[in-house]
Amino acid sequence: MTRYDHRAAEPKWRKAWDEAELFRARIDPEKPKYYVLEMFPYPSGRIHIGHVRNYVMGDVVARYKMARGFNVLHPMGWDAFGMPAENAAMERGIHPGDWTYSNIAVMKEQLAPMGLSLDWSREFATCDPEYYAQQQALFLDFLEAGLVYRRKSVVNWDPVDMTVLANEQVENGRGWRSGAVVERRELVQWFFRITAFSDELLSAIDGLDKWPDKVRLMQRNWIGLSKGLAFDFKVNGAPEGFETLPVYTTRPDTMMGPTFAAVAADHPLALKLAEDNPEIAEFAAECRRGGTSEEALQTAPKLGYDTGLTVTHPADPSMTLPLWIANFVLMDYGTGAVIGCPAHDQRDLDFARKYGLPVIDVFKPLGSDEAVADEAFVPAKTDKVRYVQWHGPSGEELTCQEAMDRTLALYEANGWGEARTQYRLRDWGVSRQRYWGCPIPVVHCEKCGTVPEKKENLPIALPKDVDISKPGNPLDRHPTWRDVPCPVCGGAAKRETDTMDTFVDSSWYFARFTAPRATTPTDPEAAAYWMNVDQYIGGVEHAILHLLYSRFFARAMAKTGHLPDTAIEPFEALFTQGMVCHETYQDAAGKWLAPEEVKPAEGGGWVTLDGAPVTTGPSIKMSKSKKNVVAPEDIIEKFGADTARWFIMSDSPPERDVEWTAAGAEAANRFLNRVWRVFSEAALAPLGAPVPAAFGPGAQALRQAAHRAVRDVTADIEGFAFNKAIARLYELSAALGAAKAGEPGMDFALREAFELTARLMSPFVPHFAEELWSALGHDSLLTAAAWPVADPALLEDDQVLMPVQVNGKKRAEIRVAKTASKDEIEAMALAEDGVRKHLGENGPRKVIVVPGRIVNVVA
RNA sequence: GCGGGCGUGGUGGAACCGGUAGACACGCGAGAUUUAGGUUCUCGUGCCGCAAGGCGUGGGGGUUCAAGUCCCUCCGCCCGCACCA
Repeated sequence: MTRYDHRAAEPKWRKAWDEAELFRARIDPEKPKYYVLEMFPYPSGRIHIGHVRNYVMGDVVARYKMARGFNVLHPMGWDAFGMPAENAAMERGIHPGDWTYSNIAVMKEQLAPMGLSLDWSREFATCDPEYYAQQQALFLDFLEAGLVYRRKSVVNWDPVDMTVLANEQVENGRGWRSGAVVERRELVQWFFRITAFSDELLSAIDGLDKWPDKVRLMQRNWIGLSKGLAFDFKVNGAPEGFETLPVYTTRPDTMMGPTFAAVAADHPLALKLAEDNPEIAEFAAECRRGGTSEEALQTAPKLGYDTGLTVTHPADPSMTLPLWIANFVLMDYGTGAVIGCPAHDQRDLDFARKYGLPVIDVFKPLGSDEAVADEAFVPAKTDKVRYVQWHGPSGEELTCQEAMDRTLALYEANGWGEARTQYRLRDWGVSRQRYWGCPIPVVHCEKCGTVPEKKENLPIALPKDVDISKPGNPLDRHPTWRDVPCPVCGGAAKRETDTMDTFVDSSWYFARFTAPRATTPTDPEAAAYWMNVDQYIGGVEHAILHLLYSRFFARAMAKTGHLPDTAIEPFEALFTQGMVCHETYQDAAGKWLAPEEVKPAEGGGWVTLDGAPVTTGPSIKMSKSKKNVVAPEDIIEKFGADTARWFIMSDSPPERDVEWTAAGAEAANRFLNRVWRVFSEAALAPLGAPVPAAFGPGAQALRQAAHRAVRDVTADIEGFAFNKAIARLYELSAALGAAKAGEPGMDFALREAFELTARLMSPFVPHFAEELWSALGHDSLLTAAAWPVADPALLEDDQVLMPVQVNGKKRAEIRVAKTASKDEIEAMALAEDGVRKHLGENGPRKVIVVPGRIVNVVA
């Protein structure tokens, strides 16, 4: 008996695949193409189990599709710009680029033994000047097409470090390094006009039928189409130029129930009032404290300031409302001003209660006269309610939608306001005041204004000689890089020192993979052949931003001639895998600790290796910043890559989050060894032996088990149910182990079953399967072999086992012919002792027969 | 706060379209093989109960001949919220 030796087998087969160039994707118009892509990693330093899970899933799909005869493109690269490199540079005094490229080298080394079917010839990092040069070219084309513009917008400002902070760098409203209370500050920034595609990005979601419903729903909600009423308040006593206040409401049916109006703290009217009123200025400053994230804004305690001004209702000049400045009003949504109807909006109600404003019920639940107390009454638009305070007759019962429609019509007819369609989606701010990103290729000239860089000057490369040790953007402090001649007039000018959001880098890399060395962003022939991505795989945490930005980019690239019009939805099918989670650990000082830096404490919990106390946090997504990462090396080192691949694909369904535990990795290894041992002890018919005339019952059963495995594993891989596919393969191996030699046809059945086992296992454990294939006597590579097809004659039984229930409880089981009629089944069921016993004297009242499924007798 | 998701034995999970809850695996228990340990093999393993039987899919309620699956409600956890990637 030979043992399976992964240490010898795995490198041997990887070398064979390499030499045969099996994973090198080449355009072949004769073959159907299949582009499978996993979201590329940020090179944080080490590969962790979450990465492995992601790439093995993609690899199973890629290898399966290859076996199905597709010309597969399966590339890999690095999402390499970003903050962590700058943080590492600041902490350790190394250059962000050196840190990044050395991480890439380490991580590539870690991936190599996994046996992934990747076309490494297409590899790139987004921080390669060859890549970001083309990104700069895209930026210039978008600029020319009117898809890029500049305007003021708000950032987190650290007043101590004098620098812009990312939301992640704001902790409880304070800068993570300085500890200073963060302020919101306005800067002029570059924007991509994603809202030019709002309607299209929304309506096209309907066509994404191979995306998960939850992602489509989240994208729809994010884009946030609403139909509402736009109107103007007249502001009484307003400063000049602010006499009318535009407002938008999504609930026009509540127009007769407002008790206040409010504007955002950074609304132009609030800013104007602050000029002459120090109290308002101070209040506005108070509102500006804290981070800019929507979460921070909406969970902040509600603050208001009564301006003393009033506004006049558009439909009823006798109705005036106090005008407040409120921190819960967002300048970014609608017009930055709201009509406050406390009875039917929880935020308005909280605000009204806090400041003693009245509450007017506009409508009440049917059959109730209860007034709103602490909880706003917010029915669905399709709910019928009784309107008591609105433009129609009091007491009328109708749905909110009807009431809104009628109110809108009334306002339009009288010129009090107009119906308006509005999106929640905002334009995409891409300016970052940071070094380690793609430079924005424009120049600011005093004479010519903001001018685009010439394309022949691309890339505008990042300077290597920068000082990262100080907070702030080193590009701003780099005179020889910053101070350049104007591309138009040649006079003295300054380069834009903002770099692009790293989301830009990942919004078109999938297109670049189709022609990674092209001297234009894409190559028309390659893009036409390979796009779209047939299967995209990645974490659900990217369900909104990354995927939406990519959908925008594909449209913008099509508009500027960089992608065919057929590629505006770049991801044909999307699979969102669950996250790999692990507990988090912090020492007494709050420093994050890695799982290998802690050990179990006596009496539960964890301590450091020195025994110091450790705070255990919740189990969350593995991430470098929280250090709760586990590397795959231990398992690979001990058992080989195939065991690691098999283990990580078994048990948990791919879309589900998993709590990482290495318990069970030995079992995966044991399984491979068992298959090998059973194989090496089995007496097989020779390669190419003819089908025998007869099979014994055991041989026939083994053939059935093997062909059913073909059917089921195929369906499970197609459906991303890898855990189930693996369970089916365990069952097949049990059937193999149970086979008894000596029966007619058994040697043939064994060979057939082992050949099918090798082929079905190959996407999961490619080295092992290749070794088995070779030991079965094949000269060719299994990886290049075709996927098996099940013999339909071996799939079906002519009998079926049916449970018989009495009053919903199982009391017996009957074996019936597949072709049995309902009457025959019923008669058999009622003849069962176990059924009669539970029937009582009156006999059955009713018998439900679902052929092939179940019989339920109602006593 | 808002949007989305998840919850099944000691554990990971299975259950197609409302039709036998717990496939497959881990763990555990018993036995066999082995000088011993490991490996390997056999059997058992949702809970209560000697048994008959009863109870069981986060809690509560509902629809149905039949509910893990559909509806209502509550609880817990996770993801996202536009400058983390």
